[in-house]
Amino acid sequence: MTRWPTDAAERLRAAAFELFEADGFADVTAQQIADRAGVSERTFFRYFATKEEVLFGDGEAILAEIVSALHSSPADARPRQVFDAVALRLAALFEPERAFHRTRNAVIHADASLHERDLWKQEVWANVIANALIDRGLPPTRASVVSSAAVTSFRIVYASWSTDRSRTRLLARFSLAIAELRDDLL
Amino acid sequence: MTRWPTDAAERLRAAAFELFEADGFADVTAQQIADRAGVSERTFFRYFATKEEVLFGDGEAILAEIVSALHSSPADARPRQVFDAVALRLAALFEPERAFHRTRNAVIHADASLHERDLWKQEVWANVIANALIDRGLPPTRASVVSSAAVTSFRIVYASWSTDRSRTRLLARFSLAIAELRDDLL
DNA sequence: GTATCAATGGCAGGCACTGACATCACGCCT
DNA sequence: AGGCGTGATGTCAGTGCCTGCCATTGATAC
Repeated sequence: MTRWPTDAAERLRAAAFELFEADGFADVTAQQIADRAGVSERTFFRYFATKEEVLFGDGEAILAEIVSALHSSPADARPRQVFDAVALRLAALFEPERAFHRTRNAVIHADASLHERDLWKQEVWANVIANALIDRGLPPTRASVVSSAAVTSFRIVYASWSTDRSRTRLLARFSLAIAELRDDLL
Repeated sequence: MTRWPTDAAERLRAAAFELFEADGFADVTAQQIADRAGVSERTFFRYFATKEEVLFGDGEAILAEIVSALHSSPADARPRQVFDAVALRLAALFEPERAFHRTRNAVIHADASLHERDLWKQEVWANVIANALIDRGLPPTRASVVSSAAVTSFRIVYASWSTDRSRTRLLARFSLAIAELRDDLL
């Protein structure tokens, strides 16, 4: 019998999700989340550096997945092959959790500051991918442009995937988007 | 002779820029900015809803410029023509103020929350442009993807333009980036 | 001259977040 | 068994961003 109930972080995360979904991110205070999880506000901030962190805490795991996909990409891979490798990993990670992503996406899109943070997260992804392309010989600005375009496309496709009713796979949507993008840039 | 010195907003903006450049956005308090401008903190927040707003206050003017460029684009314009029209306007707006943009870009890139906000601003642009493309018959997701890709490309090109020493024009950089992007997406 | 207005100041307070210190079950060491 | 360090937590005071409310005061209109 331990002194404290275990899983404080997980209880905080669950409490936060419930409250955010019901009242919106901005109208939920850290104190309320802590109360619902049965801990003090101070403890909340020990587990999550900011209130936003509750929603973006899995960012490092996703980033690690991307890095791993990049490492498994050949040293002479063309940009498109690198993107496909990354998209394949992310799709495999997200596809089984569509319901979760729908909720999360709804919460994020209902709040401007969260939306900002979401964009920032994807910029980090884009930078990591750009570095991989630079390693493969692409000039820096060129690598940034193409990586950001690819990640941005993925983000939009992800949003429609998590929102709409069509069963089209994330990966298929991404491939189609890239092809259409090329056409539209002509 | 008015009761108050005029241009409180402008004095606040100037004071803020000086302090941000010297100490960094996060280490400057609203109180310090207000003191330097000779007004109270409360007055600062009457002119700028948030501290960030000082740096992004011109967003509406830029947005108006974009909207105007969109209106002057023919109803049957292809996406690429629309982007070129917008880029032309923005380049004309930015090109003469390169020194200002360099400072501003440095301040923004030195702070994560400002960087987030910057990304958000560009998402607003992308949405406006996407709507114009939807009006011209492009399906919504497709319009979002291509608009976001174009805006993102512009942002990266803008960053290198405001940073490096090359005299290559913003517009030329943008055109090149789009061409390269197409190649790299193959 | 009086009423109104517009720009500002002052103040109290809410919320996010931080640093410092106290508490206390648990488990290890002797 | 008894003492002791450890780790998760609580408490409290404080800073900074931001808001609402009300008072002040020169300028302007009538």
